[in-house]
Amino acid sequence: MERFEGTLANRVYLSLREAIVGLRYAPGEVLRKAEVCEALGVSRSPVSDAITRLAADGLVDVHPQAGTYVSRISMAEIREGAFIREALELAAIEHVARCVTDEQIGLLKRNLRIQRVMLDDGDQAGFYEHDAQMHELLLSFTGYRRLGRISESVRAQLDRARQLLLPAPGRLSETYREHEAIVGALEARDAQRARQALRHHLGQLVTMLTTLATREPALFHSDP
Amino acid sequence: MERFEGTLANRVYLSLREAIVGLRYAPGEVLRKAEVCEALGVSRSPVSDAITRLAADGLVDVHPQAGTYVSRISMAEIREGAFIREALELAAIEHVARCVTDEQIGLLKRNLRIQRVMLDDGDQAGFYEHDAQMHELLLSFTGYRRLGRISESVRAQLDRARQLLLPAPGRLSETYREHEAIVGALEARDAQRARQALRHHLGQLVTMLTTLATREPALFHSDP
DNA sequence: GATGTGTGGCTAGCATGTTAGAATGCAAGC
DNA sequence: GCTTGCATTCTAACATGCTAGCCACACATC
Repeated sequence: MERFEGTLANRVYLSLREAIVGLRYAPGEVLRKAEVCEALGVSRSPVSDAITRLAADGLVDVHPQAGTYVSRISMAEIREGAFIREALELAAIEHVARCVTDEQIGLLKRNLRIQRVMLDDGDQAGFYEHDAQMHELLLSFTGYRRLGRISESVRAQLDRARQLLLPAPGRLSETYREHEAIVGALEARDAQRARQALRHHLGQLVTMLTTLATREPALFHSDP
Repeated sequence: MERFEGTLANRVYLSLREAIVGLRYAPGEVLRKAEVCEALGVSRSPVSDAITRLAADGLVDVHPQAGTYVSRISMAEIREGAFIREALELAAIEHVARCVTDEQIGLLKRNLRIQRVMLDDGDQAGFYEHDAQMHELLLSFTGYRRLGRISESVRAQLDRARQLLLPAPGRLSETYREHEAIVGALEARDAQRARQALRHHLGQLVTMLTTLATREPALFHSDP
């Protein structure tokens, strides 16, 4: 937890969030405040604060006077997260395509080159890290900071589900090509093409998760 | 505060939020926790909790160990709020246009009829209330609950700024016609036309606020 | 066996005491 | 006049005690 910065409450939040997204807390598991306090060596105040924020992210469900539970992965929540993310990123890329600078294109291409290295080395974790970074870059180019924050909060659900996806063979290089297409369209300042490329790219994750949900229903919340 | 429901912290949050959006707290004013505690007759815990949430909404700025201030209205924040709202509502209406039911169209038309009454009576507050309700309806038709929550939180900034807009003569009936156009396009299940009508409608507010910012810079945060 | 009831253990929410750090004003030094 | 250092006085952040409501399980009743 020490590697995070800011107030104690914020560090607890980031720490718990990472643990939940990384599935070190199982979906459905009870989150004992006292346990967290002892494990992190802090009192209940910052932990309560963190839990409030996790609840806002939809990562935990608080039952007043009863207990707090790590939320089950819900296909409905995932779809919703994907929908919101798509809405924000499509709007962002349309905006960015109109005013992107050569320097920004340079940043994206640099990121792509790193992705290429990760791909060649088969370093999946590294690849995903730079994948996420690329999407962050795109959002940041709008100059709107809140966009990134909201996107981050809805992506938590998606990231948690993605941990469960075994790496489909060839999917990494496919993803890489999709990223190339997006950057290519941006370089051409072609808003329409950029939108389409991004939409296609974002659609892939939901498709894969849908098949997973039918194969492994246990980890998912039974959606009505 | 008693009219709100839920936990004490939630009621304090709603109460403060309403006061800030309604400009009963001036932008830039310090928000004294002790004062709030006394005024509402509660202890510091729920107030702290509420302030955390207000900070997440961007309605207050917390300076650790120093003080909490009602955020100034920032043209940059407004543009950002408008951008996010537009992104979400455009995605929503495109989705809704494809699967809207006759019953849902009925709800929208009913809302329009009420707007008509408010317009004829010159009841501005009532009109805006049903204006907001119509946008909520549109979002709710997607079935995604989080969409409404996010939209509500970004709209706080816009609503606060709108309090400052004197009612431009004729603007109300213009707004009404824009709403009609949106519902009309939805009834025709024409996603493209619905998008365009909504985009035009949402653009109006930003246009008006931009002119206000140049006329009354005092209330706005000096954006770089 | 099914159903109602109460009881003990647990929890989140709330109140309140404590601590460390930031702004402010004033005075001393340049 | 202008900066610098310090003390005062705020504040948010944190720790901790308390309260009331939920839940599970045992036991009694039908």
